[in-house]
Amino acid sequence: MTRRRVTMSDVARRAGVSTTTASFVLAGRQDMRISAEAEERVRLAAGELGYRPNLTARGLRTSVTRTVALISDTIATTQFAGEVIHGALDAAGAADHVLFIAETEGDPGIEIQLVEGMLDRQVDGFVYATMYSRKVRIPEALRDSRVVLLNCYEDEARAPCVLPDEFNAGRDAAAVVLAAGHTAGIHVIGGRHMTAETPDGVWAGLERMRGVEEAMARAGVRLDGVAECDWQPEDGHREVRRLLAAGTVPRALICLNDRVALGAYQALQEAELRVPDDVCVVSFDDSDLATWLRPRLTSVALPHYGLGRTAVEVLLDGAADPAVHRIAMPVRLRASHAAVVPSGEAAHKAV
Amino acid sequence: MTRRRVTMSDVARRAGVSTTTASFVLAGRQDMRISAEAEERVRLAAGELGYRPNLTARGLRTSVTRTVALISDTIATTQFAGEVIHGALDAAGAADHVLFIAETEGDPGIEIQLVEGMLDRQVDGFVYATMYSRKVRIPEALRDSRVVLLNCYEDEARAPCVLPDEFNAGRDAAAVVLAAGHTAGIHVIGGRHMTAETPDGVWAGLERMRGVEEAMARAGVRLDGVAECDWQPEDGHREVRRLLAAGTVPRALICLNDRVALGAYQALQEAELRVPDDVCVVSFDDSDLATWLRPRLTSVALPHYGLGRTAVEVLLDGAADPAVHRIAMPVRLRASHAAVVPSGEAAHKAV
DNA sequence: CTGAAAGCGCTAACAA
DNA sequence: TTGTTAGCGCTTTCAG
Repeated sequence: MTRRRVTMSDVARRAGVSTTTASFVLAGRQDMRISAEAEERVRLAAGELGYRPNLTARGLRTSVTRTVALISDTIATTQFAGEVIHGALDAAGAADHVLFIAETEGDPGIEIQLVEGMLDRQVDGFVYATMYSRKVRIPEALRDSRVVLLNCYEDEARAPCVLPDEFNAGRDAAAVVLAAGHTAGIHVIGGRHMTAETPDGVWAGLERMRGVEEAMARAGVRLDGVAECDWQPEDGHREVRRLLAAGTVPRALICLNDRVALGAYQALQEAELRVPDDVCVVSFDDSDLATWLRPRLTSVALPHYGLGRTAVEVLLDGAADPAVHRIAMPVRLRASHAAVVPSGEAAHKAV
Repeated sequence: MTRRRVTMSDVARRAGVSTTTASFVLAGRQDMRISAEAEERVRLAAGELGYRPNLTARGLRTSVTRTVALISDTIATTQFAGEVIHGALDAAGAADHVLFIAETEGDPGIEIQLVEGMLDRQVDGFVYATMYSRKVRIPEALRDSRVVLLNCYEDEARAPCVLPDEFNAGRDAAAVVLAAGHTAGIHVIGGRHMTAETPDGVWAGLERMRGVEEAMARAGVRLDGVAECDWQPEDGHREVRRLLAAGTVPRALICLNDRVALGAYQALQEAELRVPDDVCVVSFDDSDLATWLRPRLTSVALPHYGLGRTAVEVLLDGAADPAVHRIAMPVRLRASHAAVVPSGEAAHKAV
């Protein structure tokens, strides 16, 4: 039942040539001249027999396995995961490679084990990924391997890295608010994510805010406030409530992610304020939530697919320079942004 | 810089033994007797040199690679993905295996390519997974391989399969409503998912409803209605609105998933009905949404992690019988279920 | 133009 | 108890 796989010597025998000749034509090499006729016979035999090369054997001989490893802290477990893996898979598939996945769970001991396991299997390269954009150090065990950083970066910049273009995302989010005609009452919820655990903020927050502030400055408009907090729904809810309780009714809210926006929606709803007629809301990430909320949320999308895809492409393209590749974050215009309408004439925006 | 890896013959040489001896002690085999002293020398040498076996070479020789492939239609791209992969990774790691991931995107051509690619790399087994629980046929290319079905099943039952225990989930969801004291006004939103594209419903819907109805029958309580529809937020929204428009105010809603429940929440909110004081809501899946909604949603959890983990365990445990493994779906009791309170005395439930 | 032969690193008969 | 040797399936040098 478990029939033996056909090997190259089966093909050679049937074609009446040596394995050398078979190897050369099947590898499609031109440097050694093979008669058209022999080539034809080999191809035919391979086709008839359904020959497929044993990549383990080839790997042993050449030490290339057409295999790449995606090692992450905990990426596979998050929202982030799906499209990143999808993009990586597409790029790997296009180059006829196959993808190992592994999670370190942030544990250096596990990390080293996993990396060695991959090395034992002679993977051709590594994508080293993190869930949140942040600074990392490439593990020592990877010193002799090709590595591309995904969603993270290293100060020494020893490897190419692929990051979302958060700075321009910030500019674009601000541009949406400005284009809607707002010049006052603009508040940011979430800010740089300066919390007890991350007093200096997080990279995405710092970049997004840099972009927001650049765009505002350029337009000569001032932000009326930046609430620094965690980026969960309850934080958005609390901060908007606090604003409202203080008697401030914002005209536009730039929420640092969709979960924060969900919390903001809830607080606005409790106060019987309407989006977008009373308050304009724009957000970041473009998670599933953004299309589930009513009105649908205008959000600047994290380019998950592009990140995964580009990382593997860079890895496989073999360029050695440690360039940083910034992946554009597209704005998804939906129904939560608009100029504030004088009360009484609230227009009904199509969804 | 790229120093050569140390091989077994390096170890043997340094220990002053043959590679055979080295191989036997490093493989930890007891059947060939090796002197304690030689064994010690080999272990020492291996340790000093930092020897790690080349698994490609071993694979070529033994045709076992300690590698498993997770092939799915589009699992990596969904909510479903994260924890399934995580579970699979943990089980693989515990058995010192490594995990390939691939997506067929539902295309049989791609599927066959991927399977062959894995076969070319001598993977030891396959987890064949689907995003939705459904019937499949194991691809012909896998006929000679160990396969475990994940979240799907085959009529011929040629392989073990791992499925969520949806039937008991249905019973448990109904039990929550019944335990809250409801005996009337109980409506189901989503039903068996009998839509134009799936006129016979989907497996999860059929099983969940079978469980719900069993529990209701056992308690001698009748369902007041089952809305058959798709399972998106807009469907939940529409169906609950329709109910309300017809003058029916439900006392309890069993929503077939959290997205449907989100839509239901929105419709109830528009009608100024409060959860859970006016309407009790329970749901399935326990996605992130369930904790984001206010009040937090009581939901019967899909056991993603357990599915992934069990599938790989079954694959690696080597039991050959095509058993079906049902993974329990735990009820996450939160704040959306309660007995309906006579108006005026609505208690405030803690969240 | 083609073939013989060595060897990638490991395991496992078989012999000593 | 240990070593010699063949060979897994492939690539590639070198000699014809």
